[in-house]
Parts: sequence; structure tokens; C-alpha cells
Amino acid sequence: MAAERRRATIYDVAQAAGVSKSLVSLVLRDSPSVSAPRRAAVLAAIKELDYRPSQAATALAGGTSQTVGVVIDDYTNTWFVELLRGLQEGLASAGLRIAVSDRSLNTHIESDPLDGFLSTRVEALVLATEPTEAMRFSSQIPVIIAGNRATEVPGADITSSDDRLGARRAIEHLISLGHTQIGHIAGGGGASMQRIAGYQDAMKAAGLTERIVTVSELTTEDIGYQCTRQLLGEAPETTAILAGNDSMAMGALGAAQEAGLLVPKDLSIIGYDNSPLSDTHLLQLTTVDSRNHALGLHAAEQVLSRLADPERTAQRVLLEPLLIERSTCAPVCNA
Amino acid sequence: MAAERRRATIYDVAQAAGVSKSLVSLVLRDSPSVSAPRRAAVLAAIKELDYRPSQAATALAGGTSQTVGVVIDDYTNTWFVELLRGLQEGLASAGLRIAVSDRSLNTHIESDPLDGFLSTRVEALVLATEPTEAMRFSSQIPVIIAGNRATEVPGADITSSDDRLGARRAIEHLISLGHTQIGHIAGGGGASMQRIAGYQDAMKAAGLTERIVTVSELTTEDIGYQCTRQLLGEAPETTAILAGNDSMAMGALGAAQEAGLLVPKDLSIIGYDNSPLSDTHLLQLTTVDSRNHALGLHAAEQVLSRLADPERTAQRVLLEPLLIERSTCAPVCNA
DNA sequence: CTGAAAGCGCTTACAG
DNA sequence: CTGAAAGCGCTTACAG
Repeated sequence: MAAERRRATIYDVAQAAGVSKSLVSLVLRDSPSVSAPRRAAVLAAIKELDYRPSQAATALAGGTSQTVGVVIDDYTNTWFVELLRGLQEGLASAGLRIAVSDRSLNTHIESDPLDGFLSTRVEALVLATEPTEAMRFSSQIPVIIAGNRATEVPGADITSSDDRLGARRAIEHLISLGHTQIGHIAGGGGASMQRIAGYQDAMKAAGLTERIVTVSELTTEDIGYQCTRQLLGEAPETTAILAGNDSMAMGALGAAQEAGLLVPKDLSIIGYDNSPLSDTHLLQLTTVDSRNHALGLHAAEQVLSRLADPERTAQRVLLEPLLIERSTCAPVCNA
Repeated sequence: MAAERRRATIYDVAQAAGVSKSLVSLVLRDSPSVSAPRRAAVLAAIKELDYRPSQAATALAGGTSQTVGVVIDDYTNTWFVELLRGLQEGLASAGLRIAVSDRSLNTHIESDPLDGFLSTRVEALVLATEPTEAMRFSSQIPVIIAGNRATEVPGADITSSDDRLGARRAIEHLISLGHTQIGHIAGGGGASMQRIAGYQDAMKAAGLTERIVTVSELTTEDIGYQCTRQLLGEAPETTAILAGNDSMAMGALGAAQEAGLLVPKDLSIIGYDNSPLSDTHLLQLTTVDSRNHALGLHAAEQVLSRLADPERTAQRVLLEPLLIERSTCAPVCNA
């Protein structure tokens, strides 16, 4: 019944255009050594037949997949979205495409998202997650780390935002508003460690007492809520909180609401990441922008330059974060 | 300097294991017709050489990519995450992998995420987005629609949640709480249309006056905020709102806060999707669960059954949604 | 159970 | 500018 027409191949195109298949290949690769009329004929045949080169064949014959793999933590935590945009913008001009893999999704199936990427023969790996052991030593392929990570990957390039500076700036902002009882709720991982250090820098410099609460490696809303409850229980005199990220800050807002504290009148809160969440009408969360789009752009540059020169020494790019003042901070209330 | 060792091929494995390459291929494909000792030898060689079959070669020679493409709207809107989980669980057993493409990301680069998938020769396409013209007529390949869509795709299977029923249930819940002034803020697309219809069903059945506000096709937090401002401006007597989704509901919460209305005392709000957002301590949003994980599981089944029998007629699976009562609804206050 | 052969759909030199 | 040839790394019949 249904005439299962197989997909057109380069042979079909060549025949329809009345040229050899090599010529079709040249047109596909935008070679300048093709006469205009022939090129037009080939293009017409391609359109006519709805021809699309087989990626598998192209990759196998060309010896290059033209794709870079990016590993993220978890689709639910959307901080990576702007990173991806930047990456793609930076890579598209070089004809490289992106394949993204979510670590939490793969947990149940494959042991490591890396396996898939290695089979695909990706040109490079961008890690927007804490590297696994396997990722640390898959030295066959260029690795670019996006963001601050706790574990090092030998030989990898790094593009990150200066989380330590960002946290320091956030605390300095709170101090300038008169706060002295400032707590920090934190999760785990490299970024968290840097943010903790920045918090400590600023508190020490001002001679203030540090109070850091961590109940989990995670940085979810619920963890932020739990940390805040614990913090407010142990130190009710707290007037300001720096959260490890925006999700945790949202948890802090929940805990404050539950405790009957008004934000920012009774309690100032600063998040981190400048996620879409932070810019909602309901939250208007003061936060630190880690400039993820720029992060992606720089990571793309590192991919390209390493592909161009595999021997070059590892680079490290550090972006300056920006404090975004919205509505969750106020001068301390001397009641 | 650095001895750029090329990746091991099936030949290297065969040689290391002292067998022919066909035998290696058989082991890779888990053929039962391989003796235990030889299989062990091959497995050892694979491990030793860190061999990973080239996906490109496998796909080209086998004539099958073993991957299904799924198109989503936008990584920022995380409703698709559970869908993906369900899909992957359902597909993994059949050895199929998933490739996901975000429409908004591709907007700037390729004309259509479909192009990439067609080049990859995906086995099937799962659309978790409003189909583009190109997607509607790429009849070469099985298409499964996930969720309610405004545009039809000829011959496609459909797995969706009964959005019309869900919205009706939500309104009936509000009516049972004594509300009569119930507004609906809506966006665009197939799901929105169904939810609007469900709202109308319930309002008509109760003899209540409908009030639907739409300011955009989008369903973002900001749009929810704008719709709510408009609704409260036009009809200040409103005591309850059904939002098109959870993001819009969050916008509604923001608008309510700004207007000095207390939720749920002055205003009851119901969202839709049961997204992670809705379950935060701060929001505790009453919402409708569209059961996205089950959606993914059913869509996976449709993929598999269609792959097994390309000739079978199109299926339609409709899942029953669940009202999730949390803290944003209260009996109407007869002040 | 095993090995030699052909072929998947392309690209890449290499002669003309 | 163009065409015949070899090869990318696998899988799939097909003889033994």
C-alpha cells in the first residue's frame, strides 16, 4: 500500500542534477570550486528530493562528528539555559552543534552520560556539572569546565564566574545596609565552596561573626527552607541571609514567611544566579548575576581555540559577577 | 610529543582477543551464538582498550540510529522534565536513546530542530511543542504528539492529559468552596484551548458568568501577572482565579500581593501542571497534575508499537488529570 | 559456532 | 572544474 519511499542519498541527488556524487559533496561543503549553474542544479535537486545528508555517513567518512557534548546536572535547575545559549551562539559559526545530556536522567540507565558522548565521538566536552571520575580521565578529548567545580580535571580549560568575589560583594552590600548578623545557607560543590569563602572573606574583614548552615550537598528550594529554619532557630537575631543560589533563597523566603518574618523589613535575603525565578514579580529577589550567557560564549571560544591547537596549555577565564539589587534587602531595622 | 593514540576500532578488539571482527560484532549485539570463553576474551579486550563502538558506523551499517528525537518548547519551562523521564524509562528497555532539542534555542540558528533530527535519521519524533509546518508534513517518520496541541499532524499518535477535564475539576472545586466570581487567565496553544473549554464547561453548568483574560500567546510568569492585573481591574469582585499554568499562577500571586490581596483569604488561585515550582514552601500552590511522567511512559509505548507496526492506525491516549489541593484556595469570604 | 565479502552513505585525495 | 577509487568502522547475510 503505502509506498515506503526510502530517503534520497547523494547518488539520487547527483543523478537528478546530472552530475557526479563528488560534485554534490563539494556543493554540500560549500566549496568555491563549483560553477554557479552546476551548484544551482544540485541545490534544486536537493530541494526537489528533500535530501538531507546522513549525519552518520558524514561523520564516519569525514572523521569528525562536528558536535560538542555538554553535560548538565539536572534539567530542573535552569541556570544552564543561558550558558547553553551562549555556547551555541559561539559554536554555530564554526559549524559545531551541541548535544546536551542531563546527569540525573542518565542515572537510571547508563552509568555515565560520557559513554554516549564518547560513542558519538564528540569533538569536545563541556562540563556544567561536577565531573565524575570517568570524566576526569577521559583524556582523549578536550574538556572545558563551565563554572566552579570542586574536583579538578587534568588539562581542562576552565571558564567560571568569580563566585568568591560575588559572595563577598553580596555581603558587603548587606554590611553597607547596616547588617551585622548575617548568615549563609550553603549547599555542596565547587561553586558553593567559593561562595562560602567569599562570605568568610567579607565577614572576617568586617570583624563579624560567621554563621554558615549546610544540611545537604543539594541546593534545592527545600534544602534552602530547612537551612533557614535551622539558622533562625539557632540564631534568631539574624537580620540577613545570603543563600547559595536562587532556589535556596526561595526556600529561605518560605521559611521566613512561615516564621512570620517580613522580607525585607525583618529579614534581608540575597540569592545567587539571577535565574528567571529571581526576576518574578512575586520574588523580586536581590541576587548575584553570574553572567551565564557570557560564560557560554567564553567556553565556546575555549572549545574552538583548543580544537585549533590541541597542544596549547590550559586556560582559565574568570568572569566578574554583578550584584542585582531588587526588593529583598533593606537597611537593618534597629528595633 | 603527546602520542595522540587514535581510538580503538573493532579490528583492534578482534586482534587483541584473537578472534575475527564479526565475532566482536556478535558480542556487541549480545548474540547467544558465541561461546562463553570467546565472549569473555572479547569483553576483556573491550575493557582493556576502552573500546566504544562508533555510533556513526553502527548507525550507518545497521541502517538504524536507535534514537528518537524529542522537541520541547523551551528549557526554561520545566514541565517537560518528567515527560522526558517517563519517555526514557519506556524507551531504554528497547535500546532506544533520546535526543532532545529546544525550539527556542534553535530559533537563532537552524530554521527547525527537525532538520537535525532528520539528518540523524531518528526512528521517531516526539513533539512536546506546537508542531511547525515542517513537522506536520515530514511524513517519512512516525510522529507522536505529547500533550494537547492546536495544530493537527496527519497520522500522528497522540498522548495527552485531559486538560479540559482538569480545568473543569479545578473550577468545580472553587465552586464547591462557594466561589461565584471566578476568572480564568489563559495563554495560547492547544493545552490552553482545552483548559479554557473546561473552564467554560464548569461555569456554564453552574450558570456563572465567564471572565477570561488573555494578553498573549505566552504562558509566562510575567504574562500571568499582566492578565491578573487586567482581570482585577475589570472585575474587582473576583474571588478566585484559574491560571493557565503554574508560571502564570505565580504571576497571579505577584499581582495579588501588589494589590494588597491575601491568598487565599481574599483571592483563591489554582495553577496547572504540578510543576516543582508549585510544590515550594513559599507557594504551596493548589494545582492540577497533568501526570507528565505517565504521559512520557505512554508516549514511549506508542513509539514502540508504531515502530513494531508502521501500518497501524493512529492512537489516542487520554490521561485523567488530578487536582492537587495545597494552600492557595479557601472558602469564599462573605465580607 | 566462525571467517571472508559486500555494503551502509558519505569524504577525501588523486588523476584528468 | 570533474569523475573513478579507496576508505571511514561497523553490520549483515552467506558460506564453511
